[in-house]
Amino acid sequence: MTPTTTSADLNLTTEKMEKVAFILKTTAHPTRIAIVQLLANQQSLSVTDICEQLGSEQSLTSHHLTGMKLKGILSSHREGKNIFYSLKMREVVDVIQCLAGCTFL
Amino acid sequence: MTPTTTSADLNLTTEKMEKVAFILKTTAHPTRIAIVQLLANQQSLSVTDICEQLGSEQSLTSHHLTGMKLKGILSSHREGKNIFYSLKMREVVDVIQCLAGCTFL
DNA sequence: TGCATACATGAACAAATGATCATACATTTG
DNA sequence: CAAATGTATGATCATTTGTTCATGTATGCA
Repeated sequence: MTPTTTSADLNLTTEKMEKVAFILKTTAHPTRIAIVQLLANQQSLSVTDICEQLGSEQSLTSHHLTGMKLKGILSSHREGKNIFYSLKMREVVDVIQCLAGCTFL
Repeated sequence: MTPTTTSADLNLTTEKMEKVAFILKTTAHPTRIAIVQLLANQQSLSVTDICEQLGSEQSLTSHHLTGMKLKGILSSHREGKNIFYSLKMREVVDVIQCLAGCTFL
């Protein structure tokens, strides 16, 4: 027989919990969520593009971007003077989507 | 025609991004993920239960619990000497599930 | 009423994160 | 090669978060 509950059982090892926490922490910031949002819709964007679309400062934005890349959420490649970032771990989109759907937020 | 992409478009207001970030931040800790995990499977547990199952200290655990309650993720009720916590925002289970499913983690 | 159990709370400190600024590095163009 | 553009980096400081410890409060029971 099939289960009737909405959410399946959750049984993670300590290591997995740490990794999940790590990703959540990396995502948990308004600017970084905004970045994921942009890249969810646009395949790849240069740092300048991102700064313009978010109205955010170059340096701070760069810090966020390199951090997210370091942690495996984004990837990047250079094209001339520009560096284009794109979403590597697309699952974070679903994570955000999931909470964004909450009516009470 | 139906979309062929896996993840739908993501367009959140600044306020919503802040709220999502807030919840992610509140969830992003191994112990707190462990607590959510327990409560995803057990409806409600006393602080003592949780401490025993996690092998965590009373005071620290209590801090985590009251924090998560304050931020709307958990709820609690007293029953005699015990205080039972349960999951209020079940969406966080899906959030964790979502990342836990990543093969690369 | 007094003691034991179950939790919460607050102070104090350590560690992690976020922001800002100045500057360095890479690439293209003149 | 010099200047301009695009991006990264490192130092510094402020803020937030995590942890510990001591103590407080509520409930039940002898």
